[in-house]
Amino acid sequence: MSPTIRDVAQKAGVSVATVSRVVNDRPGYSAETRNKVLRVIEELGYQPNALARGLVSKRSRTVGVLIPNISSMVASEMLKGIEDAAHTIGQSVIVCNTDNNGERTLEYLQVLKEKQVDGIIVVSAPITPLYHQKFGEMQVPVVLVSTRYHDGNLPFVKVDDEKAAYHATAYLIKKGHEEIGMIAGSKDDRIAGIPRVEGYRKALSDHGIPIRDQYITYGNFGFQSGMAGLERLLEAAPEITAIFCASDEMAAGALSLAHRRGIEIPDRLSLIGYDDSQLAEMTIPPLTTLRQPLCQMGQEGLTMLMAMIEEGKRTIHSKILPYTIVERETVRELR
Amino acid sequence: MSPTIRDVAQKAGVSVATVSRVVNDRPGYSAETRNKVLRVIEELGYQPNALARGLVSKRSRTVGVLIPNISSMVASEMLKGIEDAAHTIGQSVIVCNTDNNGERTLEYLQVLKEKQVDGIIVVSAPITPLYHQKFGEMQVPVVLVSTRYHDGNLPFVKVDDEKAAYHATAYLIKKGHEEIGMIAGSKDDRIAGIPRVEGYRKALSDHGIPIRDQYITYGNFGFQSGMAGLERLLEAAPEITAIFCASDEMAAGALSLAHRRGIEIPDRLSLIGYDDSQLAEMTIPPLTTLRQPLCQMGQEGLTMLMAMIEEGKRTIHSKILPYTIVERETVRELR
DNA sequence: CAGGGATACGTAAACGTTTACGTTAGCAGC
DNA sequence: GCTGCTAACGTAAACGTTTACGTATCCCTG
Repeated sequence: MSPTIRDVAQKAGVSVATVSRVVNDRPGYSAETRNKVLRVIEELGYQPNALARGLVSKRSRTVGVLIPNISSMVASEMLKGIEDAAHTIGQSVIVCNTDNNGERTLEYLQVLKEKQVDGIIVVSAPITPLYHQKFGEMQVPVVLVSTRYHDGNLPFVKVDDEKAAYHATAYLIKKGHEEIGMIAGSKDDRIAGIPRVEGYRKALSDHGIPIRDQYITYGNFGFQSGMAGLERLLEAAPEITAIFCASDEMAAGALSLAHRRGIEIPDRLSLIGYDDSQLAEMTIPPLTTLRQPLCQMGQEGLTMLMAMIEEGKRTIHSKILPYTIVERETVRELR
Repeated sequence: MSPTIRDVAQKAGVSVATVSRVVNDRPGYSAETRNKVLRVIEELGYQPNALARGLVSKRSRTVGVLIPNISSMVASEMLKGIEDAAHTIGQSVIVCNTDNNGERTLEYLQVLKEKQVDGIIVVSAPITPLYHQKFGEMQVPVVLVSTRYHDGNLPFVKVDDEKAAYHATAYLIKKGHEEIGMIAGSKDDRIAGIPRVEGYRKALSDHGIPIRDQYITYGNFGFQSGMAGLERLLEAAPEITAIFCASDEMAAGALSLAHRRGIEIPDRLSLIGYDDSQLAEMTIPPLTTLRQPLCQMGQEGLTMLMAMIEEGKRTIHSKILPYTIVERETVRELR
């Protein structure tokens, strides 16, 4: 068996309280005993038992992260940011791949409660009232990353999707495009779906460009749906000269289909993506895209969570992070 | 405060032992009391405290996963497999992004020990003797996924890299190629580097094709290094008609550079990748590649770990999983 | 009807910490 | 020399479980 605090105390000739004090460096011992205890700890290779610690201190030094798909390029980047920030302040993270499954999410919530996590971060998944209620019952701080909850207040960190989408299509307009299509995300996604087409619409109308319904098509943010989206757009509106894609993956799909159809990018068709995931620099040609600071979003999320935990607050100010456009080679200037 | 087992016991008019028995359904109570207890649990919304449970049962129902980079496409796929298998048997997973940093890895090992994890999986990272020693001291089951330890025995699950690489280049040969280059991984990587070039070499010599050093170049499995690799190969051996890339990402890099240089794939140059990560179907053209069952590797890894935990064994038989070649569009048949 | 063996519980110790509280010794101040 | 204060500890309760052990009841058997 591993040595316990009692073993250390006995061997050092002090009480367990004293050992605890030096381990947590809390005052109440002389330099001499401190050294003695430290030496014994070294000798025995003593490591405190986090379960026992957590039991009495009511702090497990662990947070839970709910995430729809760990292996998604964009989600995993945020997870990385969370993990990184967590590590630097000595917290561990339990990952929960919800698969966008409500039942599974509820199971995870239960597990996280039982494991006494100090807080929960949910990444890029829609929040239902049921979850919200559970959060309340659990009495545990929650922060949302790349998502938000409209019917109540849960602190979140994200970029302003509508503004970002506005900016992306305005960029296309500035480059001289007027026949601008959009391959949007899910039609009923209130986070990354609707706001982005809203931004697109507003940019067009602000610049006096008519909005045509047949210029917009919907996908599910995935590669295949990007291919299908371009296919539909080509059919419905061949006059389009540029497309705003609501995700890099869909843009990559569009790129693939364009290649298959012999459509040259950016010469005949310009494309701008969204996210700036790893994929963006790997496409042919490299994808111009609207960058979300994914990793940073994760870090900020964890930082906010810790602030809530330390201050014992049920909420905290949300954070809107800045986006940028990274220009690569898929949009061409129309003269 | 959340209700404890004592609250339940009191309200149900039984002892804590009985409540514990019904919660863990262990024999020793009548159907009647069982119902009464269950009802009270429901009423109070009682959830057992996993810390207290773990403290006495010596099982935290949590495993740790050490992984060099969570956001890597191939690693995250394996992580997903692990998480999935873990969830189905009620284990949680703590992720540790080591960044391939030795010091950081050691820190994580310490944390995992303190958190009393039931086991550890290390994914796709080289194992040093120091780690091996730590594992021994920690007295905790360990399994390796997509890596192995040559100087001692730690159970692992992976594909046979050398055989797979052999197969991939033999595939190229079967397609009529003879001038076959390789963009390899790191020169000093004993897991995914050296074996794959060994397989490549053996395939060539088995088929009576001379091995030329200038046909092999080394990268780091990343996109950029794939570009650079092809650039060097083009310079050193322009007569090459096919290339075996030790990762999909490097293949994608090669694809990009080829496009930039006006080299048509697969018409003038065939390419085969390794991994079959998400990327493979997103390239232009879609990448023919050697598929590793990444997700399954993670699942098997966790299953093996649990077997060790349950049987209290320090080791177990390793597993070699089958690969397959998935044919897409980057290899052309030479007549 | 004595004896034995289930069955259905309850009691209390144990897990490894933290921490409130008590105790002792030393010393300053008067 | 007494009071009071502080530093440096030690004692023991508490955290929420599991589980070994004890006990009372009931029933069966001969």
